Order: sequence, then structure tokens, then C-alpha cells
Amino acid sequence: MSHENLDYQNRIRKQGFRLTPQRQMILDAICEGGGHTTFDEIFARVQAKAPAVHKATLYRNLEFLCDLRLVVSADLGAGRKVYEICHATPHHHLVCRECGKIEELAHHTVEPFFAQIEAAQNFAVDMDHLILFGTCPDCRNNQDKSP
Amino acid sequence: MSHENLDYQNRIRKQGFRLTPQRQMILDAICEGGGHTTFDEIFARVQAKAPAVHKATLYRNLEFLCDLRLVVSADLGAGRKVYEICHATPHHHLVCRECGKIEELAHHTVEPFFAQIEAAQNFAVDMDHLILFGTCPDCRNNQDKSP
DNA sequence: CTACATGCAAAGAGTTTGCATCCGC
DNA sequence: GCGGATGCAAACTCTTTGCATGTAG
Repeated sequence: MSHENLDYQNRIRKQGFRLTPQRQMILDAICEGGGHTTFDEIFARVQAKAPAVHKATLYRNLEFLCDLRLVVSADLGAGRKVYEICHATPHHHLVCRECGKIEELAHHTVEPFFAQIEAAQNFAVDMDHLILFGTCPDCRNNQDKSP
Repeated sequence: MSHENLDYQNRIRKQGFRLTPQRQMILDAICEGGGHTTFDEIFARVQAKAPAVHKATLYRNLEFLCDLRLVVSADLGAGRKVYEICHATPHHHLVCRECGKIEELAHHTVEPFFAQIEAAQNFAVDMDHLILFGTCPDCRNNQDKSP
């Protein structure tokens, strides 16, 4: 989940914006999440390195990085929101209602489903970040054992 | 989108809860939404009839009605949350990003997709209210005409 | 008459904004 | 040095909670 190959330095500077240490640390902190990270996790990681960084700066920069499409955010509902480095291929998530664990769902699994909706109803679904709730394999096992 | 056939009076009273005028008005107001209604819309409709009804009462009752499964809520992300009367069959929605229009998506279209995920990853998707964003047929036509 | 509900106000959490200062370019 | 970015604090919105009063059953 590295962001080194994104040429983010130039993509920020090209438009007259500045590559501040805070922005670099924030990008690093999102990468450390290994895929999806909450605001609080990012904030904790940044603060560990630079305690002076303010929450307002993180709010402003998450919006900024999303605008530049260096980062994408996904709203899990119920106030839960996660951020991750933006990659070329859209990908999706399965969120367990029991334990909160997040699994990945490949885009090629989702694509035929969207295509089917388009064929049937002429509605072009455009979700680069689908979130599906349910029960993960582990929790399904535990439920079977203790009904 | 009537709720008269839900036997909601008894379903509330059976468990020792009370059928207050406020609760009736709130149920009515959700129905008026014709499918999905935001908190503010419900509040405005209730206040039009009874200005004394407090926001806290609406918060408490929306949670209460969702607990009793008389109402379901769907989180559209970005702070957008809608409520509607709960019906037997789960149903899903296609939301147009351009015009905001909401179309229905039949459950039998969605079911095989969930089954496929379960077969592949052993993850039991449990969404009785899937929301998919995209572009509706009308807006797709308009886009073609003016690129 | 009893316990659940309501209205009110105040507290709480999460996020945004105005402004002086700072610093990348 | 210019203009964008930061840190700070205050403001703001949205939601929840405690409590006295009201009222459905």
C-alpha cells in the first residue's frame, strides 16, 4: 500500500499547492493503515511523530487530498468513515457487523453485477467503493457453535 | 406507501410501549415521503401539524421505531440518512448522482450477487437496503446530447 | 395510578472557521 | 517576499442525556 509510486509530490505542486511535512506525514499514516484507516487512527499516527499537528490540519488535508484524488474516502455509515490511498483499480469492502473486520472484495466480482443492472434498467452504476455489511467467516463459525 | 396495514398499533402496544400522538404523526410523516425521507423532512412535516414536538422526541422515536422494525433507516453516506416504513421484502435503491432521483432495485436482482460472494469468500452479506449511486437513464441521455 | 413518553435545557461529540503566524517555493 | 498552510481557539451543527412533568393504558 505504498504511495511512493504515485508521484504525489508533483501532483501537489503542479497546481500551486505545497508539499508540507504535515501532508507527507498524513500520506504516510494512511499507508500504514494497510488499506483503510479511520480519522482517529491517522491522527494518532501523525501525533506520534509530531504532537503539534492539529486536528484541524488533518481535517483540512484529508479533504484536500481527496479533492486531488490522492486519497479516497468511504463512508461506512453510522459515522464510520475510512480513508485510503487512491489506486487505479476501484475496490470494495465487506464489513462484518459482529467484529467490525473489513475484508476486500475484488472489482471483477462486482463488475458483472453492475453490468446486469445497466442491461436491465439502463442505470449506469458508478461505485468505485462499494461497502457491503454482513457476517464474516469467523463470526459465522462462532455463531454456529453458540446459538 | 401506507403503514395502515402494518398493525403497528398492536405491535407497539404488545410490548408494553405506548401509541402516542407523536408516534402516529411521525409514522404518517415518514409515509408522506413516499419511500425515503430525511430527518429534517420528517421533522418539518411533524412540526407543521404540531409545532410543540421536540427534535429530541423525533430522535428518540426514530430509534424506537427502527428497533421495533416498523421503520428502517439507510445511510447514504456523507451524513445523508433516510428513513422509510419497513416492508416484508427487502428492497434496494439506485440513486442518480446528477438529478438525485431514486429508483427501485428489485431484491431478486441483488440476491444472486450476494450468493456469489458467499460462495466465493464465505462472507454472508446481509443488506436489506442496498444503495447504489450512478447515472439514471434520463441523465445519461442528456449527457450524450451535450458532452 | 403507574410506568412509559415528552418537552426542555444543558451537555457532549465531531467538525468547521477566522485569524495571526509560519514557511514552502 | 508572496501566498498558501498551519496552529489555536472559538463557533457551529448534530445528537444525546437528565430531569420534572404529562399521559396512555
